Amino acid sequence: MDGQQGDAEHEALVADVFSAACASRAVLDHVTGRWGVLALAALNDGVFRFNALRRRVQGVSEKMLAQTLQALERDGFVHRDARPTIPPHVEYSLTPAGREVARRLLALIEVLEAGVPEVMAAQARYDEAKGA
Amino acid sequence: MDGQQGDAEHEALVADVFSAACASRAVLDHVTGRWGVLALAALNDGVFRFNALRRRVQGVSEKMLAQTLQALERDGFVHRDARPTIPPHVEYSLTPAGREVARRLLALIEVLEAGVPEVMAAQARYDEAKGA
DNA sequence: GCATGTACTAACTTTTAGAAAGTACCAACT
DNA sequence: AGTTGGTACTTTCTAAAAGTTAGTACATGC
Repeated sequence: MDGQQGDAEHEALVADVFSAACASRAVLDHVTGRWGVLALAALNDGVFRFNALRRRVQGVSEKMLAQTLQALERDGFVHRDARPTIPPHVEYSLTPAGREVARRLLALIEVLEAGVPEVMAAQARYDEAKGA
Repeated sequence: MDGQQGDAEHEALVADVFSAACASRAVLDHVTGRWGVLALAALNDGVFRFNALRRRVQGVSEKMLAQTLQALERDGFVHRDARPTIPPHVEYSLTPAGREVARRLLALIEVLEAGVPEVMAAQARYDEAKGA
């Protein structure tokens, strides 16, 4: 009883993130990857064009944003609407599945943002204990 | 009205993950990092020793697990209880803050695991459209 | 008395992320 | 008429992160 007591919740699942080879692991990596989280969170606020999204998600490079969006589009979380005009006009938005995921992500982000002061305090305590 | 419509939810927040320099960005990286997610999710099921956790989170290296746990402990999400015995006996568990975060993480993981078949289908569609 | 297990750390290699420049095309300004 | 700027990327190169392997300091079981 000192290890896992919540196995009842796991045995019903076909997909298991804890096994390295499972497809869900790759999906989790895309969604919770450094830029995946922020792209999905940003897109939850509406439809964005590539460079608008890049301005919103501060610090992301063009390469990583393109790569991230491609992975999320392939997974079916993001919809890419490209008008074949010149100059190119591309609009990114969430699919229903993407919206579902983004909701959970935002719930997480909210508790993390609210908890920042506590985290900073914990870090100070940790560093002091180590440094002393 | 084609951009952000949800600003009312943002303006009340002191911390903002979308700004690159914000401390919340670092916390988000620890929590949603490849191994951070899995470590927190695993620890939600109970108390684990280092190698037990390593067996649970398949694919993680000793180095990365140690590094991840240190970051999460510093942020105040994980509690490390080391008994000064030989051989060493160290128990890892979630703090109240960590439990709060793990709950949101598990909610996310559940929808992702449930959505794996849909994602696989979306990927197949995407690859066929590109390959053709 | 030698392998095994504990919880790591350190050195080294491979993979990935990031920075900068290139691409193709047109519109507007000079 | 030529330069600049803007769009959405891709490509190349380098810096940073992750992964691999070996080592530490003991103790217990065989």
